[in-house]
Amino acid sequence: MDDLSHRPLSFRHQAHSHCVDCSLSPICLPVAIDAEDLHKLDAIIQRSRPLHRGDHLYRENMPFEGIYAVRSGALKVYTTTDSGEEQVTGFYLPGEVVGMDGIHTDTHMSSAVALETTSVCEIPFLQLQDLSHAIPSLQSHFFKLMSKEIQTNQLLMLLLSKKTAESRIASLLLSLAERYKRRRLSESSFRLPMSRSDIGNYLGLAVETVSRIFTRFQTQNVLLVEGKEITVLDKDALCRISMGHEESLPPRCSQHGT
Amino acid sequence: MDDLSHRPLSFRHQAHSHCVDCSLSPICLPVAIDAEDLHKLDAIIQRSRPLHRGDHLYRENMPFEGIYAVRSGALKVYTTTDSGEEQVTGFYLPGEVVGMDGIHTDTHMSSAVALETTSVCEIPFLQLQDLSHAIPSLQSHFFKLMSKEIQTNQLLMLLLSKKTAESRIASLLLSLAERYKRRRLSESSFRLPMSRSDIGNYLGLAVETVSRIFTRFQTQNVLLVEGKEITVLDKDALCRISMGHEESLPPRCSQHGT
DNA sequence: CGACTACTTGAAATATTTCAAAGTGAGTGG
DNA sequence: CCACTCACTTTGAAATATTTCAAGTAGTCG
Repeated sequence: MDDLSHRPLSFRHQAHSHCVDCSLSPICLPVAIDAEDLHKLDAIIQRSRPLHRGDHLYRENMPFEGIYAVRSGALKVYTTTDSGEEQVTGFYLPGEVVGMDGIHTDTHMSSAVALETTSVCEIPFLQLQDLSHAIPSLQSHFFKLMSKEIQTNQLLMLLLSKKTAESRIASLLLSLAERYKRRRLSESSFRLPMSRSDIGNYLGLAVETVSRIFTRFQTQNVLLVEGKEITVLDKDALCRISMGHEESLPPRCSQHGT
Repeated sequence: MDDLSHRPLSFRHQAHSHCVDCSLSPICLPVAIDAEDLHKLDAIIQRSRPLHRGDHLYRENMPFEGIYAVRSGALKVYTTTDSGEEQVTGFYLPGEVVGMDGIHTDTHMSSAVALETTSVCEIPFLQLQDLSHAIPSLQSHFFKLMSKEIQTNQLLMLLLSKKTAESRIASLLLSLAERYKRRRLSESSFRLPMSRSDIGNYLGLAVETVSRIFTRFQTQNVLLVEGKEITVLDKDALCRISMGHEESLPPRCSQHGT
């Protein structure tokens, strides 16, 4: 079984890191790709050694080479404003794909940094494009993936433009909970990979405001906050808050676990 | 010359509305497509009669059929929040492509409404996908187009999350000016197709705030405001305001006309 | 243990929203 | 053609949310 000679030469990486074996494949790029085509995708993917906290996956203005699927850990993506400050544009968790904003300029328009020890699969873009050409379902899936990214950003804009600090934070927490759930992890109890200051930056709030709101949620028995460990005590309340008014109709996101 | 018999039957529309003749083609989808392939794209494009102010191009939850390139006029795209309010997610001007957020669900996730008399080219998505498969440069271009949309949204998030009301509005005006310039129209004097309330909704500000800021900009001799007619008197100031502090280093967006 | 960085908390300053009202303008029907 | 209406815009003043400034408290890593 350890005889790798039947595998193409391009398989340079550890035996355990193939898409077929990856627990994330149901939510990652391999979705909607036939088993027989999967090895073609697998073959172009580069697995490199993990990044440590603070290591950059890519930086603004670096040539764009490919997109990255997060395998473990978490990434923070940010741009630098003209005045030199950092502006966080997103957090990426395992199974999510990052770097698609660089496609149209051949240059990364943002930087991606590891928030904790993080490993990624790099998918060189030229090869992905060729492969998409060969496998229509991959082309189609990739269009969808980008479309989803567009929509995610639109939802975020919605979040940012209309809501109060409380609802922004509630929305972020619900989004994270949803993403943990997707990975079959607890949606009610998880660890925030990012700092309060990253959250504030992302949501357009001062750090102090973020901190105060966590405290407030704790006081209201909506959350249990222990540093970065968060336990959602009252998801319904969080939903209500995220949607606008605390006292409003039961929200549609309220089907909390059985 | 009026003999159309040499043309494929699929050319059902007016003779004047072909990509080859369209003044927008240098900034629209036809960019980066060989002349010889252009007619293939042209052949799948549906041109319909113009929408009037208030007409919807598509609505949330309607089946997704294709994307649309704006030919003239202006569109407002919005979603409806759980609590029923409208949230504007973008404005689309001639040469811009709208509807890409619906690709991944086969359903429109937002609604698009005409802000004034507007004509669009519909590009049925299945056919575009097939065509992308046949014309690699189109696939590539479309990836880029989506990537650009992602980045535009990221920039907007940046705008929404960090800045003050003044800088949000300054940024919007600069963005519009840039887009008019791209179409070889005046970048210093133009008509806003949207209402103050749309602007406020889009930028996450109360209508009154928008109105006050227009007045303030006028008082400061940054703008001349006559209802929806805007004249930019001091682009440098607008740039400075959009970037953060009024008193800051000369911004990089300050190369105003010759 | 000490130095750091991240986080929390309070109080004053500020920006924005909300409420209320009045002004403008385009389109309609008398 | 005028008067009327409706929707949009502007303005003011009070209410509110958030930021900023200023300490102070935890953790964490060497």
